[in-house]
Amino acid sequence: MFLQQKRAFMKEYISVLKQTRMFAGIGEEEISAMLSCLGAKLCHYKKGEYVLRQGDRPGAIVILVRGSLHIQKDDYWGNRSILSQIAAGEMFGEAYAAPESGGLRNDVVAVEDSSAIFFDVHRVLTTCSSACRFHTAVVQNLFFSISEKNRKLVQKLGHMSRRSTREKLISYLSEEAKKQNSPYFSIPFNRQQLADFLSVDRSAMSRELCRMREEGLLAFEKNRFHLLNPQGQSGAGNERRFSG
Amino acid sequence: MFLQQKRAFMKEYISVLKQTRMFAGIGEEEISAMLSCLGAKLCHYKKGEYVLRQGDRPGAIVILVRGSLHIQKDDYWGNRSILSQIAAGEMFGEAYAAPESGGLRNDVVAVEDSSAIFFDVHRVLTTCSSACRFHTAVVQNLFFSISEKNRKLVQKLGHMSRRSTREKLISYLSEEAKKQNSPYFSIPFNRQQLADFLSVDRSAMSRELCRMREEGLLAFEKNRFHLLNPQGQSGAGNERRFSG
DNA sequence: ACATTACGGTTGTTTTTGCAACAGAAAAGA
DNA sequence: TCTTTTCTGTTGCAAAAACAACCGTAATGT
Repeated sequence: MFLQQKRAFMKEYISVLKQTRMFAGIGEEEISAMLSCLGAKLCHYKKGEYVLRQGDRPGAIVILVRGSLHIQKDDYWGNRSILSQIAAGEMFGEAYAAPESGGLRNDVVAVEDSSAIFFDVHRVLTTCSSACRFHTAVVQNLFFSISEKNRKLVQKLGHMSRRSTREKLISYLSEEAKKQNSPYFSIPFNRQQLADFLSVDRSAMSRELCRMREEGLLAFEKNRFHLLNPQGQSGAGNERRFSG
Repeated sequence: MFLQQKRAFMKEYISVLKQTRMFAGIGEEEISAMLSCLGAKLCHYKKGEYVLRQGDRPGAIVILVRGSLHIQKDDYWGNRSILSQIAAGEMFGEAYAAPESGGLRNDVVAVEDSSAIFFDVHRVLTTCSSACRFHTAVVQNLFFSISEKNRKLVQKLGHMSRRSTREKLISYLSEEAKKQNSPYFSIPFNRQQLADFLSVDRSAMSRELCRMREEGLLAFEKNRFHLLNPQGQSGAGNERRFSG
């Protein structure tokens, strides 16, 4: 009865699960049927409550289905910093799935009243016989999801490991041009967001961008950029690349 | 015959595979038996040859079994930078396993004559009926391996996203203290390596470390560090924390 | 239409960093 | 033991970045 109740409660959130990368391509019916197979447990948290603490070994992949969380960290002298915000539909904890990971190094705290579903790592990764046909799909999705995250992290690290603001900008903008397959592209940030993303000061970045424009390296307007060939085979760099 | 030959050639490298995280806990016999199930293909490269090019979608997880590779990237203006070196026994390509990953954003080049085994992503992630009992273990290993990578990336990013050298040091050293569960710990880097890891100049970092020592924040000798409580409840900071 | 806010650029000042070169101590090698 | 190399700290200087404050314009709201 208790179990039935829990499953019944979880039904409330299956529509959220359906939207996640982990359950991409799987219908609500199937998700519902898989929950027990994946060892799903629904937990509720009041605002301010700890979802996970430093040192915990949840052994679980967690999807937030209601509310929002902060992943935060305190340094040795007690200065707290918020590493990221988790919104409903997002996954966390998967980086600490490995038994050798040695426990969480962050705290996870509910910013508002929240609910999360914990999936047992072992049961997720050990595909059961044939009871749930979609288990394999979940494993694939999960793998793709985490590898996707990985890719983004490596890329960002590539930008951030550059010494100067200019080099960071070049690294980021080159990447973006490649991704959009054109020297003319738009970015998903405004100036402040881009500065935050690259961990530099906005005004210093703005100064550097303008310097690069003066040198004929690129042109931009708002969030649209144009990388130029500075050898300047055409004009001497005085032509207007954007005219409003 | 050709297939048999290929498998026979692969046998040469099974001892290498056995050492990898992907095949941890699996015997050479089993690995050998699984190769076809995982769609393994052995490829050889001459020094300087491209293993993968920007834009490729290998759809494979690759393990280097002989030689070494460079993962490198050229920016829009053609400046090349080497992102990492791959040694025998290491895995790559797994971050581009997802179909939506949009193709490799780097080049992979053989630094010396090399051999790599390609495992088909789809066949790895789709566990076959019961033909190979260890398939599930491989999937788990793979997942743990990538999640471990992920964890390290996030941590490093946490350090690197700090604005000043001091903050980077504080972030890194705090982390290390937590990991070793003591304010007194050693780090796996010498000064130059630490500077490279944090992407800062060695001499500037050295200067900052000494400044922090003067301020009573920490003590160190060689690669051993001691984080101190700067409120200074004991001495005024003049006591020798290390005495040779 | 007007006030308010968000955004991007500009500028001056201070601080930090990178760079380069050097020096002493420790480690490694002959 | 003596030499050579590696590692770390030090310093001066030039370049770069952070910081803070301000401005004009565009977007938004009333």
